[in-house]
Amino acid sequence: MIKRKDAVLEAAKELFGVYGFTATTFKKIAAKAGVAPGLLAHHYGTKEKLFLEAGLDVLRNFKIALEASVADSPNGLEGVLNFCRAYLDFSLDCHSNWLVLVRCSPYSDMKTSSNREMMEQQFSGIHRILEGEIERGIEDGSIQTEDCQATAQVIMAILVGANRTKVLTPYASGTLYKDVPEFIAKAIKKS
Amino acid sequence: MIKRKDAVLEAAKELFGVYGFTATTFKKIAAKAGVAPGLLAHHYGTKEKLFLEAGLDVLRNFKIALEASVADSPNGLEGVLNFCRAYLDFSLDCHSNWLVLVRCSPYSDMKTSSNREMMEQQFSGIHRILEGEIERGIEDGSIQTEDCQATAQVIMAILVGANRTKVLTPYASGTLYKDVPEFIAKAIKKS
Amino acid sequence: MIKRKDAVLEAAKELFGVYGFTATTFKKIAAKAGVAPGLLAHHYGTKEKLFLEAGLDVLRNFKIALEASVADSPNGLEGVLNFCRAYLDFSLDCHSNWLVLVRCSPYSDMKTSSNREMMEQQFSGIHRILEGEIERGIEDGSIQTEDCQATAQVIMAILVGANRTKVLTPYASGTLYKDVPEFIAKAIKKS
Amino acid sequence: MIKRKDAVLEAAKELFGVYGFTATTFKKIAAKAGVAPGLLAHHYGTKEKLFLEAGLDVLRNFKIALEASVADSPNGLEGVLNFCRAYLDFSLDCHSNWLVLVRCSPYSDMKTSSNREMMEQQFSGIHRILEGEIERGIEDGSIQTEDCQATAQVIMAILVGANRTKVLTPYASGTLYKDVPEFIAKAIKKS
DNA sequence: TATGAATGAGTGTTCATTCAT
DNA sequence: CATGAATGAACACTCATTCAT
Repeated sequence: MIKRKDAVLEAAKELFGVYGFTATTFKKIAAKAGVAPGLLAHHYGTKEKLFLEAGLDVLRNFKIALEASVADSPNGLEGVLNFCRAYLDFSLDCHSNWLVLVRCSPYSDMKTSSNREMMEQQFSGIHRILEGEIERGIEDGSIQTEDCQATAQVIMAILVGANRTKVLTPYASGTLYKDVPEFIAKAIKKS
Repeated sequence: MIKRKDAVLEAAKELFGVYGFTATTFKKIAAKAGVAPGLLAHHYGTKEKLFLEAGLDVLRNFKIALEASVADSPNGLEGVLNFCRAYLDFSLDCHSNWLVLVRCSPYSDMKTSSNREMMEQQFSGIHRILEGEIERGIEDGSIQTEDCQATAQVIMAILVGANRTKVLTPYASGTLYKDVPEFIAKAIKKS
Repeated sequence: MIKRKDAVLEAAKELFGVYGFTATTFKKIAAKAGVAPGLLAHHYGTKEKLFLEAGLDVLRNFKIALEASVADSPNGLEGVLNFCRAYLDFSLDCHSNWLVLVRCSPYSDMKTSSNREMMEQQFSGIHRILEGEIERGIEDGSIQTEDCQATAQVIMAILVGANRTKVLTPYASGTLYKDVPEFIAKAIKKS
Repeated sequence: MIKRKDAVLEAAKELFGVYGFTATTFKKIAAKAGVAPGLLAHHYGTKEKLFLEAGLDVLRNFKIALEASVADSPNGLEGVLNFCRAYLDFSLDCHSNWLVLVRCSPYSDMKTSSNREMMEQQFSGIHRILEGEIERGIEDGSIQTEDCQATAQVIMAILVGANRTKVLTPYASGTLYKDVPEFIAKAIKKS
């Protein structure tokens, strides 16, 4: 039925996340999925398309988690902080296959521009969620900032950087993920 | 005497930065350096060692630039902010070959742990510069924070994230590099 | 009933003619015929058998056209010349799928000797039509030649060569197909 | 030195001639040349470039043989007939690797148009040799024909066709190669 | 009869690395 | 120090063919 095709995608997400794009081979994915190598091309065409599919799949779940995080926040400031916590939590969820996005990210390396654009589109959707909460915070008086978009970009940068430190390096402090929202709160909370 | 070997390293830094580790081949480096492929192995052993050498070379210059930035800052807060500006400026300097560090980062992908450790050692040296300025700021009263190390980690995270947004994505705002120090100042300046 | 299987053969004839045996894949044929790939093997067994079927189908029509061409010729010489004209005309008929025979030719490349023999048998049937006309020409005095079989072989060679020049190369003159019968007439007509 | 590279080309010429382009694999060529598969790409780039090189190499020798054949012919008619004999003889010379040209020929299948053009250019050079002899024959009165170019095309067609019959089919008569020049002579000799 | 998911051997090609010169 | 021919394992991808449905 649909088992084999999904098994391939699942194996791909895991391996791409652990080994990165190049070091993950069709053979390894096929072996992990318990499937013949030819099946990958049959269902997904090329390695890059499979990679894109894997990334988009993770990204979809990511977006859902972020949207949920802001949904029932009492005010803008809490919305922003919940967004940040959800972002960081998602990256630690061992079922999320978050690493796929970290290792490749839409940022670099996608050869076909249409694929790159597809990823960027998804990412800017996430960006807008954050901006929405900042705007809300300005209106409800919980946040103080001059430039909403600029603030959103800096906050995203913190999350990206903190996440990389935590997930890819050995020297992240145990409290980093707790410190980040506090730092952000200090910078934007209306005093 | 010094010509051939250095030409190889220079070509390696440029190409690794632009195309990443895997997509950069010995042949391309040799061609760019105007040198036979066999010479790379002769001087640098393996591809990974050459890559490491290229990264360390950039990292050395990076550290020098950061040390200079804090040297004549009037107080800790300014030291921190100058550190941040120097970090971000360095990444824009087209002669710095900064991208080598972004594309590989010491974080991931280095197979040999000794190499990884060598890079991490360098990075933690940079980290300590920042921590030193934060401590100074706490002492001279220009900075308010409870945990010096935690603050340093968050600030580094911001720089890492902002830099990636600027250098690897198409959607960084024009003011991002200016906004970052302001954001940091808001969070740590003693009011 | 007759639809699917015939659609496959039709698609096969066109694609084999245009792209040759190797470059024509089951997938392409199936797509062109609007049919699942599995059906080709189901109806025709292997690719080579399908190819053979396509070739034989074209060859049957070819033979019919040649037989018709000699049927009502007033004498042997005219029979030969009409045979030649019919040969060349058939190759230009866009519905004849003539190219299948050119690209593969029974000559080469057929792995199974039984298949090769089947094609050769058909071809020698065509050969005999020509020989018959030459014999008639010798009897009715319109043709002068010492060796009937030798003459037939040379004439067939001219047709094969002229056809290849016309169909496969860009430099056939516009009058080539007209010149060929004239040339042949000069060589065999009783003066 | 240059041994290995030449061994590859030699092996390629033989195998391409016997098995055709597609059925001849890098592995087979490498094995026949006693060389690692990677060397083919190292020296010749792609399979098609190697194929082209093999074809051009045979073509060069072919042209030399044809030029020699007409060099010391007493008149145009003999020049044409010697050209024909040399053409056919060359195809039987087991060291000429003639089959490369027959199986692929410049005619079809070359993907890159620049390659196709390169082959066609060589072929038209050969064509001109024949035309030159026909013109000579018209001038010296040994040949009678109305259109020199048309005659050249038909004669080339005969050679192409006769050669294919001889080399690729099992049913060429033993005298075919002797009959062809006689047939041509009958058609063009001034009576 | 018809489908299309699945197979797996085979392809051309790449490339870090070696080594005789 | 420097070359570049040579290696051979590895790669993504193709494709005729099979088979459960």
